[in-house]
Amino acid sequence: MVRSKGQDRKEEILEAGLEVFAERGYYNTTTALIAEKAGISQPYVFRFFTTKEELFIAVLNRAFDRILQAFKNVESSPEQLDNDMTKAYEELSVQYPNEIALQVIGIGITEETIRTATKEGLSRIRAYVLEEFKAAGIPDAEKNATTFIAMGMMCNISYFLDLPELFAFNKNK
Amino acid sequence: MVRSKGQDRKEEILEAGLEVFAERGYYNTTTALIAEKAGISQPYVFRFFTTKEELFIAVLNRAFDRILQAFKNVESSPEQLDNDMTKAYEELSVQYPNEIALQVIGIGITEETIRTATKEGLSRIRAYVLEEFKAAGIPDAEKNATTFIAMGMMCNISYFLDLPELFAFNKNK
DNA sequence: CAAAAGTAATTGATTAATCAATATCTATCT
DNA sequence: AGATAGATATTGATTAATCAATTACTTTTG
Repeated sequence: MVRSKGQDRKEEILEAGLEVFAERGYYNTTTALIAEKAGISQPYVFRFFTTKEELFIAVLNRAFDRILQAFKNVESSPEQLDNDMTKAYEELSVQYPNEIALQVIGIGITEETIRTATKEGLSRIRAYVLEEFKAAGIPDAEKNATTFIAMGMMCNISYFLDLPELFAFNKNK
Repeated sequence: MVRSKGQDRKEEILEAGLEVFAERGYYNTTTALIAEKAGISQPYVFRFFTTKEELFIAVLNRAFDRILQAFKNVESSPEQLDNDMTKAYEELSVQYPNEIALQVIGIGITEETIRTATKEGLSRIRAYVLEEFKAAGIPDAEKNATTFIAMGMMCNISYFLDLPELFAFNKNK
């Protein structure tokens, strides 16, 4: 088996960071905890990321990338698009729970660089959804995209807080 | 002018806390900053609240109370209810920007006691909205309440992040 | 003067980030 | 193959700052 070096190690730190940040939030996550999960020493984290903040942003961007990719993987007919995308959103918390958690966590962080990254990530997702809705000829695409994103975020928050009543669509299931 | 004592001082700390927490988030707010804004010394805060966490929860609960009260103040006919409530929600970020900010901030905090308070606050709001919708005979009250809350939260997040495009209903205004 | 209101000074814990050192490879030369 | 050297990977020890919370003291007021 190929042993990990350089870039691989960086990947490991990013994955470990995703898990720990998702569970404990930004401020309650220490670089030591991430290092431990990655199986390396705490100072070594700083060989790959100059600050904890920079590491978090890298992790957050990956999370947004993955979520967006999940949407892009939805193959659907124009008539079914809204339905299929909604389904994809609801499945996210199963397939990418940590990425969803990170997205929610990012919203509440006041550090300016992190806030900027969060805004960009959310913008990207909204832009993609809107574009798809328009391409599918969905009427009132703007309004529908807004509703779609609103439902998605509420679904995420409901999952993250473990407050199922907030998102009460699985009622009839 | 009547000088503040006891309970008044506590109120001052709660108000100062609201402002500072809303601007800086939970973790970046120090008890010293709150004390400064309240015009007292840092240790004196602990005469009124045994921990910073307890103080935050008190501030958060007040914020939820005020938001709920704003809804309760909406006088409306059954036919107009959804419309009027939506309007009330949109006005919240003007009347109660700090309370809204706090609500958003609360979502991302992992401390268990704070998370519990956040969940309870959101539950209270949802329960009230649902009850009102039902009382007004709005069909599909559950579903409508969910949509209503989702839109409201998105509106809040959009305001808190200063990302207006997210909530694109004021487009035609 | 005694209680209430308040503060200055300090502590103890935490933790991001730095630094200096060591271990582990990889390649080259003999 | 075995010695040698340079680079790359990795760590232990430490630091410097921050901050919630405590303690012991002072001021105000009725």
